[in-house]
Amino acid sequence: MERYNFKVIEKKWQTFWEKNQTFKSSIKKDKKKFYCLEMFPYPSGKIHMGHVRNYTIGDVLARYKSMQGFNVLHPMGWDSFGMPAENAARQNNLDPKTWTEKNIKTMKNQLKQLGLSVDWNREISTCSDNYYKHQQSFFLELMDKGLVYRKENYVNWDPIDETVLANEQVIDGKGWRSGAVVERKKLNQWFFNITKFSSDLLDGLDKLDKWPNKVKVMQKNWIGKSFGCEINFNLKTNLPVKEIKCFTTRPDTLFGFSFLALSIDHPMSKFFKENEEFIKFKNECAKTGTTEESIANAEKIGFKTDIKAINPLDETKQVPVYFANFVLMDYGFGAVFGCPAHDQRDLDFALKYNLKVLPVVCPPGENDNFKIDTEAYTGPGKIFNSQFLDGLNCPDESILKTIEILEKKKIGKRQINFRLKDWGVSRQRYWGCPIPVAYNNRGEVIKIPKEDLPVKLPENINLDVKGNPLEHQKKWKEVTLHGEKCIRETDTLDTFVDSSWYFLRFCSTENKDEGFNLDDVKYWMPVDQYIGGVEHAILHLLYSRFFMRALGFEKKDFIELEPFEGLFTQGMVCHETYKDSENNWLFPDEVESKDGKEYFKKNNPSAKVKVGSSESMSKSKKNTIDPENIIDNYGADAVRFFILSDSPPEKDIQWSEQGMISSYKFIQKFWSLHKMIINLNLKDDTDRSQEIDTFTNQMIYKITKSLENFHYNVIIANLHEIYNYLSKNLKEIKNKKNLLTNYEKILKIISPILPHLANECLDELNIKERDQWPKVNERFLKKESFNVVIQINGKKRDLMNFNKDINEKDLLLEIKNNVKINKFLKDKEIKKSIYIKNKLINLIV
RNA sequence: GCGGUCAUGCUGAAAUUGGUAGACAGGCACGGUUGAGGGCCGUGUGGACCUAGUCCAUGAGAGUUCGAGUCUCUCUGACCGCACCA
Repeated sequence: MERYNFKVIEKKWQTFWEKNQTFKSSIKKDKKKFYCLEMFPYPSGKIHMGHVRNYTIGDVLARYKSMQGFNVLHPMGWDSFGMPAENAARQNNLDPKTWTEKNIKTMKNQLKQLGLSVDWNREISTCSDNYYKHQQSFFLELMDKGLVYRKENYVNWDPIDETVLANEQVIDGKGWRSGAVVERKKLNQWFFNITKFSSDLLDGLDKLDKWPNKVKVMQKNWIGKSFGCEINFNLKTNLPVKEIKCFTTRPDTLFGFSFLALSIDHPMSKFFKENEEFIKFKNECAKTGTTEESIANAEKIGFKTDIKAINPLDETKQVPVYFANFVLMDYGFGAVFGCPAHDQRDLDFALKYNLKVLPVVCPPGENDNFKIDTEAYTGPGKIFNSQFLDGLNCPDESILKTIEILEKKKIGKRQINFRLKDWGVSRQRYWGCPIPVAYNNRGEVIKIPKEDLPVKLPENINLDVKGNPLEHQKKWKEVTLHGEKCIRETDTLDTFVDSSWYFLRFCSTENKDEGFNLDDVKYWMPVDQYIGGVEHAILHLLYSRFFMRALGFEKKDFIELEPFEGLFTQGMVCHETYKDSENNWLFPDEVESKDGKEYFKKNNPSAKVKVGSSESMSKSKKNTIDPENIIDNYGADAVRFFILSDSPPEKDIQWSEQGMISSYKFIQKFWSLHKMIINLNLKDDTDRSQEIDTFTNQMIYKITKSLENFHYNVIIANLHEIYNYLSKNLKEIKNKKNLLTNYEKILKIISPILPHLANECLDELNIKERDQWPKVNERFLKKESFNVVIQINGKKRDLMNFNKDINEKDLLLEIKNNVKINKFLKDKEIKKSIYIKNKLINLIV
């Protein structure tokens, strides 16, 4: 039997697609479009299994939609700016550009070997000046709209990478790349005013009904809307400041006010900067670890000032003002009013410093003697101990009523606060998009004129310097603008800016003058299905949503502001981990096992290997499988088949050599079956049985449905069923024409998953129209008889075959003749029967 | 601490969305083919018992229903996200 030579056949079809420009996309106004996009890769060197999974999922969808008659846009590009290139270049003494371009070449080749239906004519790379010149132009546009600003700010400083990190890039107090403990530093930074759209970004989530709920919840929490009010507290002090503003969600507990706490960075702190005790306190605060968790769990400590704050609702009451380590400067006003009875954090603080704890919310079932011990009460109740607020229902009535009173007295006003902070986009790095501004000798910001764009990165520069290498480019920095000598901005843009609009660029890659043209994006956008890892749930996806709003801001004629209509987040690819006796990680191919129980180092049966838990593939744990080797050994179709099998795409998948081999075997088995089918010596005009038509149409129905819901693992099971059915029933099939008609449809429905194999088989059948999705013929789905479940008191007792739509009376008569059922019925009276046509009858006795 | 998701054989998982639980695969066992191994083919594989059959089984417990893996509540456990957010 001839083996399936995947090396020859896969190459053949990949060449065919390329030659015929099969996946080239263009606007066709008469056709419905489908924009299928997978998160573009960072060109780190080689593709990994995560890419294989991501792009296979997307490719199956793109091929299916295209066969369904959609005009599909399925592009690919490279997120090619960023620190790894700079680090690698420094290590190997070469140019980041060279390194990056080499990686892109390798990875593009690898992706092509997967047989992806990508329109490579639209390939983009964010580090190319063809791309980033438009980004610079957008930056200036946003500046004109007042959505970009510069301010001095505390930043997360990564001492190893010597760069600023966004909050999101700080994980457990450490830099996401370097792992170094992050420090605080004050720097002049460029910001995007994302908070201008806080409310809109939040509201927009409701419309995204094709997004996973998980992602929407994460974004919602990240934006962090809370309703409350700001309150002015008058101070009793000799200092020149007589008033402090606080934000609170619980103004109704104002009578329980027993201290006011300020952030150590609060403007008030300038009056204490000479105070030795205060300096000591500040140092004490700095000692608690920097990880989020240790900060959150750190003991609450405070520095008592001699300032007093006056309760705005009862001016006879004064409380002390503290600086405290738990107050954040960048939320609210950097000041909180403390009500220990109804906030656990305030209570901890009050107990430590012996402050008054006065309950003002009385829980249901308690009376005026209600006291707080060591647990704050945050539940509902009635307001008491609060003069004119007494008796209000808490929280619904009390909060609104109190705000009303505060507003009337002009002490405060209702306010909505967001947790979201503006997006700091400055990076002190070389390998990024230059920010298109300069400074004159008075330090004023001068925009680079549009006609001078792009501001190109200098190439082949010395990277072996401390800090930002661009700082050392004296010649590059000098520029004359409006007749004045200026110095260029040396900060580059966060790479998340690059990926915030690339999906727009894909619509108009030919346009040299603008980032996109409106007609193109009006046709292609929004992305119908976006597919990628859940790790981008907040950053990239939120920034992209912001960028659309920023671009459309103050524009009359723009497109729908949500960039991604559908979102799918796929799971990770996992593998067991291995360690030798010295606890060094080992690659899977350094390990072998005879019995699957005990593992040894390869060719060294005395060196035992410890098998660890299965974890997401990562270089550091060496539990990686190189896709290139796998494709080389088993072929692209087998890899596609395996990566989709077993686990649903949204869940983690376990890599297994065993599973990979059996996928490979499936391809081989299918090929032998194919050869048998085409060589069958049968007549065309005899014995046409409808059984195979029914089977085929059921499969078309099932697979179409599963494709719509990303139930790709179920489709793989269906493919097994198809093979099993055909190989078992081939002998009984007598009519060749009928067989081939059905077989052709089967090949078409498997082609999104196994494109090379299916196309080759179809080609051998001499079928030239291979890109039409077969329609379900309802006629063959209609069954003449059904197996009806017979239940007695809700328990299944038998299955009986009845004609379609048999009425209940006739059915009951038939049941009476069933010995098995009669045994249960005996002489009992049937009290009630529930009959679901063609499905089930339940008899209650 | 707050928020979310999930829990089904030895394993990965199906289940037409309230109607036959365990599709399909992996693993394992036995048999066949083979000089042997691998490969290939076949059979079996949730548990218990009085084994032609019956009963019990979807983390635990309750509830709604003629009927619950699926809906509701309580609990337990696992995973993920956020984390002093006033």
